[in-house]
Amino acid sequence: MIDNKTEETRPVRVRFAPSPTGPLHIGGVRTALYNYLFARKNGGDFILRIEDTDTTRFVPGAEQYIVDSLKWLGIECDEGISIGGDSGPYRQSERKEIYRECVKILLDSGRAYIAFDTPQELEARRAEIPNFQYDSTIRMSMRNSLTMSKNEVKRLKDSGAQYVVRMLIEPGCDIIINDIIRGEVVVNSSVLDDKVLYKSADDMPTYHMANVVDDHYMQISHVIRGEEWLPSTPLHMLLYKALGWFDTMPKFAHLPLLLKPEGRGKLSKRDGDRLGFPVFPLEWKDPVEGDIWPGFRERGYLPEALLNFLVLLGWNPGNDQELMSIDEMASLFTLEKCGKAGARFNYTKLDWFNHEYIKRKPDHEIAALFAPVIAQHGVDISFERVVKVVQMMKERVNFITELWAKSKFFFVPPLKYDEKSLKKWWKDKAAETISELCDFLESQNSFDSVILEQAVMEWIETRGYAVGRVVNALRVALVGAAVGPKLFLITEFLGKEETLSRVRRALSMLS
RNA sequence: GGCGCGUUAGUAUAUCGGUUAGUACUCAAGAUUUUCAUUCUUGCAGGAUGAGUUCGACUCUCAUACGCGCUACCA
Repeated sequence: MIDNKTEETRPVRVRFAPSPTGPLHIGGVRTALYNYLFARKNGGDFILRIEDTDTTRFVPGAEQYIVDSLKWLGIECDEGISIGGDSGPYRQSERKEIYRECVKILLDSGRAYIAFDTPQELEARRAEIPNFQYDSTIRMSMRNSLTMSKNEVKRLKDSGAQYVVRMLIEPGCDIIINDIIRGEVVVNSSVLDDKVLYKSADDMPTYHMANVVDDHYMQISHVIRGEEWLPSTPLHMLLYKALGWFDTMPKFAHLPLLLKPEGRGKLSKRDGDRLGFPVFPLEWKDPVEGDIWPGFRERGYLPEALLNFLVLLGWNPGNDQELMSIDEMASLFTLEKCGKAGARFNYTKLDWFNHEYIKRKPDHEIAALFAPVIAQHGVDISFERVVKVVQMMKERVNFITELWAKSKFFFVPPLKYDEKSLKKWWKDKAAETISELCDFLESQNSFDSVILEQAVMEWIETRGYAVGRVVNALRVALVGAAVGPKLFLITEFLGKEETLSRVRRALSMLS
């Protein structure tokens, strides 16, 4: 029996170790966030390592995408790819010598062995034996260094035959994982198979090998990763033991999975497609297929809102506080408060967070994000004017991307008028009234919202008109629909000339 | 099939054996806003099931059900 029930006293060092096989999944973002927060909370280091041991699944651009995503989100690394550090290299494909050495140690000590079985042979055995597993019960009937003579093994290797190195797992041993989140998990080594650790074909280790070796040499103190790794943790523990590193093995914390917003199963990129929502932080263009996957950033989500929403999926500060900055998260975060159950990715709640963050964000910062969009639509306008629009509109939108559609009337006159609004407010004597109002507006010198409002209200009163009728008819004429902020803020922004021009145009088009 | 993990309202969660089971989102109603949105108030709605331990269980134990993950020369 082995277990890892020891106190961790080393300095905190954690890592996020994605594979560059595509865009960074939102679940990966949460894992990165938790690692980052844990490091910040404990004054430790957060390391970004790239696990590119599977050469067949490498996708160009994926690594840069990961770096860009973390940067956009504000998750800063202390060490790793594109930053450097004392424990590099941080790309597994550049650490081959280290793995080779460790494989040799395992081989020499008899904790691992060489196997020549081809994929086809394994396939055949799987077909003939139900529940086939390459383990103690069948390894002696396979083509490996346990069943062949030394000379035969040497001959095969020298002749260039491809092989793999497998971990030799002793059956009948209880392995107890003391997981920070899940407590004690017991697995018997008899259910484990002799996992492949190294492939001669590409001179690369598999994930399990590289992962353990790197975590050791990078002095990782806590491995915080997704629940899908829980079943292979016993193997990892056995590896630490076989390499003589058991005493400094990191502590484990397995996070619950992120589930689909509806239905069953974990969140996949297909769900985003199906439900029309992004599952990736940034827009991603598949370099092979050419498909374009939407990103949260391009959809108008704020990184701080996304992070705030994400941190609460599987963790909570222990009270009712929901809105918190990344600094607050870092000071509040503990692995002990992480949940065990998978959490559904609920877009409605995310949208609410985004709305809250937009409301809180300073006008000029939103304006900086909005200004390029306005320019794209061919409108030339000063930054101060954009700030003014943002001030009036920001609490009325959930996304930055909604800003243009909901406030373009500030920049371009309405091309058409909303049917419903017309039906409700542009009826009876509306045209006649607005025509009179138009003359009155023309006589006004100041379009300051307070002054003009007062003047117009007095005008309405002396004429004995219904306030709503007049104000809303004017709104429809200026905006094109019965929506938008306070009317006199609009007339102030538009100014006398533009206001009159729009009123006249409405009069001519709607009479 | 085997092994493991999980299960509080529609969703995210609080509760470390004693509560009228709290909060937020969603939804509904009302108020405010002479538009729309915002905002405010109120409301709807929950411990998977069955045993056991206990004076007392959402909380501990076991079983069942359901869900999920892993079971590759992928991570």
